[in-house]
Amino acid sequence: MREDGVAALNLQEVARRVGMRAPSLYTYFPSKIAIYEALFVLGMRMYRERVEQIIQTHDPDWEIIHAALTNQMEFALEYPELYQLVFQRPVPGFVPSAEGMEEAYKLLEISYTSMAKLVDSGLIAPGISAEQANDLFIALMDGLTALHLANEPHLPIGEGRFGSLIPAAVALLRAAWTPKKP
Amino acid sequence: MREDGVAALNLQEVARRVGMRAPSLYTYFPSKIAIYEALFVLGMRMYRERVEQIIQTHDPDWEIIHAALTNQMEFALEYPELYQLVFQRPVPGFVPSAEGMEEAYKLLEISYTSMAKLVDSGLIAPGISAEQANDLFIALMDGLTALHLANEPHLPIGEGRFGSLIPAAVALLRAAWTPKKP
DNA sequence: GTCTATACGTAGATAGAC
DNA sequence: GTCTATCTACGTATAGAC
Repeated sequence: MREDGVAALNLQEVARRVGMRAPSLYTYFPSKIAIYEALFVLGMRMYRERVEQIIQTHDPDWEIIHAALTNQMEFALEYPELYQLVFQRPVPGFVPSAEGMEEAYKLLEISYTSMAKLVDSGLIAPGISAEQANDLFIALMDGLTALHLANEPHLPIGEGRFGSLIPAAVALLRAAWTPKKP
Repeated sequence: MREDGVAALNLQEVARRVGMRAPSLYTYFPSKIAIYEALFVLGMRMYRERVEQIIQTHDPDWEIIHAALTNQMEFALEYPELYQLVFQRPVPGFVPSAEGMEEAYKLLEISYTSMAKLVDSGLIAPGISAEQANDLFIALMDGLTALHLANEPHLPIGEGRFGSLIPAAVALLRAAWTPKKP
Protein backbone atom coordinates (compact mmCIF):
# COMPACT_ATOMS: atom_id res chain seq x y z
CA MET A 1 0.00 0.00 0.00
CA ARG A 2 2.80 2.40 0.87
CA GLU A 3 4.62 1.71 -2.37
CA ASP A 4 1.78 1.57 -4.87
CA GLY A 5 -1.16 3.30 -3.21
CA VAL A 6 -3.84 2.14 -0.83
CA ALA A 7 -6.03 0.69 -3.56
CA ALA A 8 -3.17 -1.54 -4.76
CA LEU A 9 -3.35 -3.84 -1.73
CA ASN A 10 -2.80 -7.36 -3.02
CA LEU A 11 -3.43 -10.52 -1.02
CA GLN A 12 -0.76 -12.56 -2.76
CA GLU A 13 1.83 -9.89 -2.02
CA VAL A 14 0.64 -9.59 1.58
CA ALA A 15 0.97 -13.35 1.97
CA ARG A 16 4.42 -13.37 0.40
CA ARG A 17 5.69 -10.69 2.78
CA VAL A 18 4.50 -12.50 5.89
CA GLY A 19 5.87 -15.80 4.59
CA MET A 20 2.61 -17.44 3.59
CA ARG A 21 0.51 -18.30 0.58
CA ALA A 22 -2.57 -16.26 -0.20
CA PRO A 23 -5.22 -18.81 0.87
CA SER A 24 -3.73 -18.99 4.36
CA LEU A 25 -4.72 -15.37 4.97
CA TYR A 26 -8.36 -16.47 5.00
CA THR A 27 -7.70 -18.07 8.38
CA TYR A 28 -7.30 -14.55 9.77
CA PHE A 29 -9.53 -12.39 7.58
CA PRO A 30 -12.72 -13.45 5.79
CA SER A 31 -12.11 -11.12 2.82
CA LYS A 32 -9.91 -8.38 1.45
CA ILE A 33 -12.40 -5.73 2.54
CA ALA A 34 -12.12 -7.08 6.10
CA ILE A 35 -8.41 -6.23 6.01
CA TYR A 36 -9.22 -2.67 4.97
CA GLU A 37 -11.74 -2.44 7.79
CA ALA A 38 -9.21 -3.61 10.34
CA LEU A 39 -6.64 -1.13 9.03
CA PHE A 40 -9.17 1.73 9.13
CA VAL A 41 -9.95 0.99 12.78
CA LEU A 42 -6.25 0.63 13.56
CA GLY A 43 -5.31 3.89 11.85
CA MET A 44 -8.15 5.86 13.39
CA ARG A 45 -7.35 4.52 16.86
CA MET A 46 -3.64 5.26 16.52
CA TYR A 47 -4.35 8.80 15.36
CA ARG A 48 -6.90 9.40 18.12
CA GLU A 49 -4.50 8.19 20.78
CA ARG A 50 -1.87 10.62 19.54
CA VAL A 51 -4.38 13.48 19.65
CA GLU A 52 -5.40 12.53 23.18
CA GLN A 53 -1.76 12.45 24.19
CA ILE A 54 -1.25 15.98 22.83
CA ILE A 55 -4.31 17.35 24.59
CA GLN A 56 -3.31 15.80 27.90
CA THR A 57 0.25 17.08 27.81
CA HIS A 58 -0.46 20.64 26.70
CA ASP A 59 -2.09 23.56 28.46
CA PRO A 60 -4.75 25.41 26.46
CA ASP A 61 -2.19 27.57 24.67
CA TRP A 62 -1.18 28.29 21.08
CA GLU A 63 1.42 25.61 21.52
CA ILE A 64 -1.35 23.02 21.31
CA ILE A 65 -2.40 24.28 17.86
CA HIS A 66 1.16 23.97 16.65
CA ALA A 67 1.47 20.49 18.17
CA ALA A 68 -1.77 19.31 16.55
CA LEU A 69 -0.64 20.50 13.11
CA THR A 70 2.78 18.94 13.51
CA ASN A 71 1.21 15.71 14.72
CA GLN A 72 -1.05 15.44 11.69
CA MET A 73 1.84 15.84 9.30
CA GLU A 74 4.09 13.49 11.26
CA PHE A 75 1.39 10.84 11.29
CA ALA A 76 0.84 11.23 7.55
CA LEU A 77 4.56 10.90 6.83
CA GLU A 78 5.04 7.94 9.16
CA TYR A 79 1.93 6.04 8.04
CA PRO A 80 0.91 7.47 4.65
CA GLU A 81 -1.19 4.41 3.86
CA LEU A 82 -3.18 4.73 7.10
CA TYR A 83 -3.53 8.47 6.66
CA GLN A 84 -4.92 8.05 3.16
CA LEU A 85 -7.19 5.21 4.16
CA VAL A 86 -8.59 7.09 7.15
CA PHE A 87 -8.80 10.65 5.82
CA GLN A 88 -9.10 10.34 2.07
CA ARG A 89 -11.08 7.13 1.40
CA PRO A 90 -9.17 6.12 -1.75
CA VAL A 91 -10.69 2.63 -2.01
CA PRO A 92 -13.77 2.56 -4.25
CA GLY A 93 -16.64 0.78 -2.57
CA PHE A 94 -15.01 0.72 0.84
CA VAL A 95 -17.22 2.03 3.64
CA PRO A 96 -15.90 2.00 7.20
CA SER A 97 -17.50 -0.54 9.51
CA ALA A 98 -19.61 0.43 12.54
CA GLU A 99 -16.52 -0.04 14.71
CA GLY A 100 -14.57 2.30 12.45
CA MET A 101 -17.31 4.94 12.50
CA GLU A 102 -17.45 4.78 16.29
CA GLU A 103 -13.72 5.38 16.46
CA ALA A 104 -14.06 8.32 14.05
CA TYR A 105 -16.86 9.82 16.13
CA LYS A 106 -14.78 9.60 19.30
CA LEU A 107 -11.98 11.52 17.60
CA LEU A 108 -14.35 14.22 16.40
CA GLU A 109 -15.84 14.65 19.87
CA ILE A 110 -12.41 14.93 21.47
CA SER A 111 -11.25 17.61 19.07
CA TYR A 112 -14.50 19.58 19.38
CA THR A 113 -14.18 19.54 23.16
CA SER A 114 -10.60 20.67 23.01
CA MET A 115 -11.40 23.55 20.66
CA ALA A 116 -14.28 24.60 22.92
CA LYS A 117 -11.84 24.68 25.82
CA LEU A 118 -9.60 27.06 23.91
CA VAL A 119 -12.59 29.35 23.36
CA ASP A 120 -13.79 29.12 26.98
CA SER A 121 -10.33 29.82 28.33
CA GLY A 122 -10.31 33.09 26.43
CA LEU A 123 -7.30 32.16 24.33
CA ILE A 124 -9.19 32.41 21.06
CA ALA A 125 -12.28 34.23 19.82
CA PRO A 126 -12.82 32.84 16.33
CA GLY A 127 -16.13 34.63 15.77
CA ILE A 128 -17.74 31.33 14.79
CA SER A 129 -18.81 28.31 16.81
CA ALA A 130 -16.18 26.03 18.31
CA GLU A 131 -17.39 23.28 15.96
CA GLN A 132 -16.93 25.49 12.91
CA ALA A 133 -13.56 26.72 14.14
CA ASN A 134 -12.51 23.11 14.64
CA ASP A 135 -13.66 22.09 11.16
CA LEU A 136 -11.85 25.04 9.62
CA PHE A 137 -8.72 24.04 11.51
CA ILE A 138 -9.11 20.46 10.33
CA ALA A 139 -9.43 21.65 6.74
CA LEU A 140 -6.26 23.73 7.01
CA MET A 141 -4.35 20.81 8.56
CA ASP A 142 -5.63 18.37 6.00
CA GLY A 143 -4.91 20.66 3.07
CA LEU A 144 -1.32 21.26 4.12
CA THR A 145 -0.76 17.59 4.88
CA ALA A 146 -2.38 16.21 1.74
CA LEU A 147 -0.51 18.62 -0.52
CA HIS A 148 2.78 17.84 1.18
CA LEU A 149 2.10 14.13 0.81
CA ALA A 150 1.04 14.45 -2.82
CA ASN A 151 3.90 16.69 -3.92
CA GLU A 152 6.92 16.11 -1.70
CA PRO A 153 6.41 12.96 0.38
CA HIS A 154 10.18 12.37 0.43
CA LEU A 155 10.81 15.58 2.38
CA PRO A 156 10.70 15.44 6.20
CA ILE A 157 8.40 17.50 8.37
CA GLY A 158 9.09 21.21 8.21
CA GLU A 159 10.59 21.14 4.72
CA GLY A 160 9.23 21.70 1.24
CA ARG A 161 6.65 23.95 -0.33
CA PHE A 162 3.82 22.93 2.01
CA GLY A 163 5.68 21.15 4.82
CA SER A 164 7.44 24.37 5.74
CA LEU A 165 4.19 26.31 6.17
CA ILE A 166 3.24 25.01 9.64
CA PRO A 167 4.50 28.14 11.43
CA ALA A 168 2.76 30.34 8.85
CA ALA A 169 -0.48 28.43 9.39
CA VAL A 170 -0.29 28.87 13.15
CA ALA A 171 0.48 32.55 12.67
CA LEU A 172 -2.54 32.89 10.38
CA LEU A 173 -4.88 31.41 12.98
CA ARG A 174 -3.26 33.41 15.76
CA ALA A 175 -3.63 36.70 13.91
CA ALA A 176 -7.27 36.00 13.11
CA TRP A 177 -8.45 34.37 16.33
CA THR A 178 -6.60 36.27 19.06
CA PRO A 179 -9.28 38.18 21.01
CA LYS A 180 -9.26 41.91 20.31
CA LYS A 181 -8.52 44.13 23.27
CA PRO A 182 -11.56 46.32 24.03
CA MET B 1 -14.51 7.13 -12.70
CA ARG B 2 -17.14 9.34 -11.09
CA GLU B 3 -19.05 6.35 -9.79
CA ASP B 4 -16.27 4.07 -8.62
CA GLY B 5 -13.21 6.27 -8.22
CA VAL B 6 -10.57 7.50 -10.60
CA ALA B 7 -8.51 4.32 -10.36
CA ALA B 8 -11.50 2.20 -11.42
CA LEU B 9 -11.42 3.43 -15.02
CA ASN B 10 -12.20 0.43 -17.20
CA LEU B 11 -11.72 0.29 -20.96
CA GLN B 12 -14.52 -2.18 -21.56
CA GLU B 13 -16.92 0.05 -19.66
CA VAL B 14 -15.67 3.15 -21.47
CA ALA B 15 -16.20 1.39 -24.79
CA ARG B 16 -19.66 0.22 -23.78
CA ARG B 17 -20.74 3.74 -22.85
CA VAL B 18 -19.60 5.25 -26.13
CA GLY B 19 -21.18 2.41 -28.09
CA MET B 20 -18.04 0.52 -29.00
CA ARG B 21 -16.01 -2.54 -28.14
CA ALA B 22 -12.85 -2.17 -26.12
CA PRO B 23 -10.33 -2.80 -28.92
CA SER B 24 -11.77 0.05 -30.96
CA LEU B 25 -10.56 2.52 -28.34
CA TYR B 26 -7.02 1.78 -29.43
CA THR B 27 -7.72 3.70 -32.61
CA TYR B 28 -7.90 6.84 -30.46
CA PHE B 29 -5.57 6.16 -27.52
CA PRO B 30 -2.48 3.94 -27.55
CA SER B 31 -3.00 2.80 -23.94
CA LYS B 32 -5.05 3.28 -20.82
CA ILE B 33 -2.39 5.53 -19.30
CA ALA B 34 -2.67 7.75 -22.38
CA ILE B 35 -6.34 8.32 -21.50
CA TYR B 36 -5.35 9.40 -17.99
CA GLU B 37 -2.77 11.75 -19.46
CA ALA B 38 -5.31 13.32 -21.78
CA LEU B 39 -7.77 13.73 -18.90
CA PHE B 40 -5.09 15.28 -16.70
CA VAL B 41 -4.27 17.87 -19.34
CA LEU B 42 -7.97 18.49 -19.98
CA GLY B 43 -8.77 18.93 -16.27
CA MET B 44 -5.81 21.18 -15.60
CA ARG B 45 -6.59 23.32 -18.61
CA MET B 46 -10.27 23.64 -17.70
CA TYR B 47 -9.42 24.62 -14.15
CA ARG B 48 -6.79 27.11 -15.25
CA GLU B 49 -9.18 28.77 -17.69
CA ARG B 50 -11.72 29.21 -14.91
CA VAL B 51 -9.08 30.78 -12.65
CA GLU B 52 -8.01 33.13 -15.46
CA GLN B 53 -11.62 34.09 -15.99
CA ILE B 54 -12.02 34.94 -12.29
CA ILE B 55 -8.85 37.03 -12.22
CA GLN B 56 -9.86 38.95 -15.32
CA THR B 57 -13.36 39.74 -14.13
CA HIS B 58 -12.51 40.79 -10.57
CA ASP B 59 -10.69 43.81 -9.19
CA PRO B 60 -8.01 43.08 -6.61
CA ASP B 61 -10.50 42.90 -3.74
CA TRP B 62 -11.58 40.38 -1.12
CA GLU B 63 -14.27 39.35 -3.52
CA ILE B 64 -11.62 37.60 -5.62
CA ILE B 65 -10.59 35.41 -2.67
CA HIS B 66 -14.19 34.38 -2.17
CA ALA B 67 -14.62 33.72 -5.88
CA ALA B 68 -11.47 31.57 -6.03
CA LEU B 69 -12.63 29.45 -3.10
CA THR B 70 -16.11 29.06 -4.52
CA ASN B 71 -14.67 28.19 -7.92
CA GLN B 72 -12.48 25.43 -6.49
CA MET B 73 -15.41 23.78 -4.75
CA GLU B 74 -17.70 24.22 -7.74
CA PHE B 75 -15.14 22.64 -10.03
CA ALA B 76 -14.65 19.73 -7.62
CA LEU B 77 -18.39 19.12 -7.39
CA GLU B 78 -18.96 19.42 -11.12
CA TYR B 79 -15.97 17.28 -12.15
CA PRO B 80 -14.96 15.23 -9.10
CA GLU B 81 -13.00 12.79 -11.23
CA LEU B 82 -10.96 15.55 -12.86
CA TYR B 83 -10.42 17.26 -9.53
CA GLN B 84 -9.12 14.06 -7.97
CA LEU B 85 -6.99 13.20 -10.96
CA VAL B 86 -5.43 16.65 -11.11
CA PHE B 87 -5.09 17.54 -7.43
CA GLN B 88 -4.87 14.25 -5.59
CA ARG B 89 -3.07 11.82 -7.93
CA PRO B 90 -5.08 8.73 -6.97
CA VAL B 91 -3.72 6.48 -9.72
CA PRO B 92 -0.68 4.46 -8.64
CA GLY B 93 2.11 4.72 -11.17
CA PHE B 94 0.55 7.60 -13.08
CA VAL B 95 2.87 10.55 -13.60
CA PRO B 96 1.60 13.55 -15.57
CA SER B 97 3.12 13.98 -19.03
CA ALA B 98 5.33 16.94 -19.96
CA GLU B 99 2.28 18.63 -21.47
CA GLY B 100 0.40 18.15 -18.20
CA MET B 101 3.26 19.53 -16.12
CA GLU B 102 3.48 22.56 -18.36
CA GLU B 103 -0.21 23.22 -17.84
CA ALA B 104 0.23 22.84 -14.07
CA TYR B 105 3.14 25.27 -14.08
CA LYS B 106 1.12 27.87 -15.96
CA LEU B 107 -1.63 27.66 -13.35
CA LEU B 108 0.84 28.08 -10.50
CA GLU B 109 2.41 31.12 -12.10
CA ILE B 110 -0.95 32.74 -12.68
CA SER B 111 -2.03 32.31 -9.08
CA TYR B 112 1.31 33.53 -7.72
CA THR B 113 1.07 36.63 -9.85
CA SER B 114 -2.47 37.30 -8.75
CA MET B 115 -1.59 36.95 -5.08
CA ALA B 116 1.40 39.26 -5.53
CA LYS B 117 -0.96 41.81 -7.03
CA LEU B 118 -3.14 41.67 -3.93
CA VAL B 119 -0.06 42.37 -1.81
CA ASP B 120 1.20 45.17 -4.05
CA SER B 121 -2.21 46.84 -4.15
CA GLY B 122 -2.11 47.09 -0.36
CA LEU B 123 -5.23 44.97 0.11
CA ILE B 124 -3.39 42.32 2.10
CA ALA B 125 -0.24 42.16 4.24
CA PRO B 126 0.15 38.47 5.03
CA GLY B 127 3.53 38.86 6.75
CA ILE B 128 4.98 36.15 4.51
CA SER B 129 5.96 36.08 0.85
CA ALA B 130 3.25 36.17 -1.81
CA GLU B 131 4.30 32.63 -2.79
CA GLN B 132 3.85 31.37 0.75
CA ALA B 133 0.57 33.21 1.15
CA ASN B 134 -0.62 31.67 -2.08
CA ASP B 135 0.41 28.16 -1.01
CA LEU B 136 -1.31 28.61 2.34
CA PHE B 137 -4.45 29.75 0.53
CA ILE B 138 -4.23 26.75 -1.80
CA ALA B 139 -3.93 24.43 1.21
CA LEU B 140 -7.00 25.97 2.85
CA MET B 141 -9.01 25.69 -0.38
CA ASP B 142 -7.88 22.15 -1.03
CA GLY B 143 -8.57 21.02 2.55
CA LEU B 144 -12.11 22.40 2.53
CA THR B 145 -12.82 20.99 -0.90
CA ALA B 146 -11.32 17.55 -0.32
CA LEU B 147 -13.14 17.11 2.98
CA HIS B 148 -16.42 18.21 1.46
CA LEU B 149 -15.90 15.82 -1.43
CA ALA B 150 -14.92 12.94 0.85
CA ASN B 151 -17.69 13.39 3.39
CA GLU B 152 -20.68 15.03 1.75
CA PRO B 153 -20.26 14.96 -2.03
CA HIS B 154 -24.05 14.84 -2.45
CA LEU B 155 -24.51 18.28 -0.88
CA PRO B 156 -24.33 21.36 -3.13
CA ILE B 157 -21.90 24.22 -2.72
CA GLY B 158 -22.44 26.18 0.49
CA GLU B 159 -24.00 23.32 2.40
CA GLY B 160 -22.68 20.69 4.78
CA ARG B 161 -20.03 20.55 7.46
CA PHE B 162 -17.21 21.79 5.22
CA GLY B 163 -19.08 23.19 2.23
CA SER B 164 -20.69 25.85 4.43
CA LEU B 165 -17.34 27.15 5.70
CA ILE B 166 -16.39 29.25 2.68
CA PRO B 167 -17.46 32.55 4.29
CA ALA B 168 -15.67 31.56 7.50
CA ALA B 169 -12.52 30.78 5.56
CA VAL B 170 -12.61 34.16 3.81
CA ALA B 171 -13.23 35.87 7.16
CA LEU B 172 -10.25 34.02 8.64
CA LEU B 173 -7.91 35.25 5.90
CA ARG B 174 -9.37 38.73 6.04
CA ALA B 175 -8.90 39.02 9.79
CA ALA B 176 -5.32 37.82 9.58
CA TRP B 177 -4.16 39.53 6.40
CA THR B 178 -5.84 42.91 6.48
CA PRO B 179 -3.06 45.48 6.91
CA LYS B 180 -2.91 47.00 10.37
CA LYS B 181 -3.47 50.74 10.58
CA PRO B 182 -0.32 52.44 11.94
C1' DG C 1 -12.62 2.21 -38.20
C1' DT C 2 -14.88 -1.42 -36.04
C1' DC C 3 -15.42 -5.87 -35.21
C1' DT C 4 -14.61 -11.02 -33.25
C1' DA C 5 -11.47 -13.95 -31.27
C1' DT C 6 -8.01 -14.56 -28.29
C1' DA C 7 -3.63 -14.16 -25.89
C1' DC C 8 -1.87 -13.23 -21.44
C1' DG C 9 -1.75 -12.04 -16.98
C1' DT C 10 -3.76 -11.13 -12.46
C1' DA C 11 -6.66 -11.27 -8.53
C1' DG C 12 -10.04 -12.85 -5.01
C1' DA C 13 -11.81 -16.75 -3.25
C1' DT C 14 -12.85 -21.91 -2.38
C1' DA C 15 -12.06 -27.17 -2.00
C1' DG C 16 -9.87 -30.45 0.06
C1' DA C 17 -5.40 -32.90 1.35
C1' DC C 18 -2.05 -32.91 5.03
C1' DG D 1 -3.20 -23.74 10.24
C1' DT D 2 -1.01 -24.14 5.95
C1' DC D 3 -0.64 -25.93 1.75
C1' DT D 4 -1.56 -27.12 -3.59
C1' DA D 5 -4.76 -27.00 -7.06
C1' DT D 6 -8.29 -24.76 -9.09
C1' DC D 7 -12.43 -21.90 -10.07
C1' DT D 8 -14.16 -17.73 -11.79
C1' DA D 9 -13.95 -13.36 -13.30
C1' DC D 10 -11.91 -9.44 -15.07
C1' DG D 11 -8.92 -6.37 -17.75
C1' DT D 12 -5.33 -4.73 -21.00
C1' DA D 13 -3.82 -5.43 -25.25
C1' DT D 14 -3.03 -7.62 -30.00
C1' DA D 15 -4.13 -10.18 -34.49
C1' DG D 16 -6.48 -10.25 -38.28
C1' DA D 17 -11.08 -10.35 -40.83
C1' DC D 18 -14.41 -7.21 -42.80
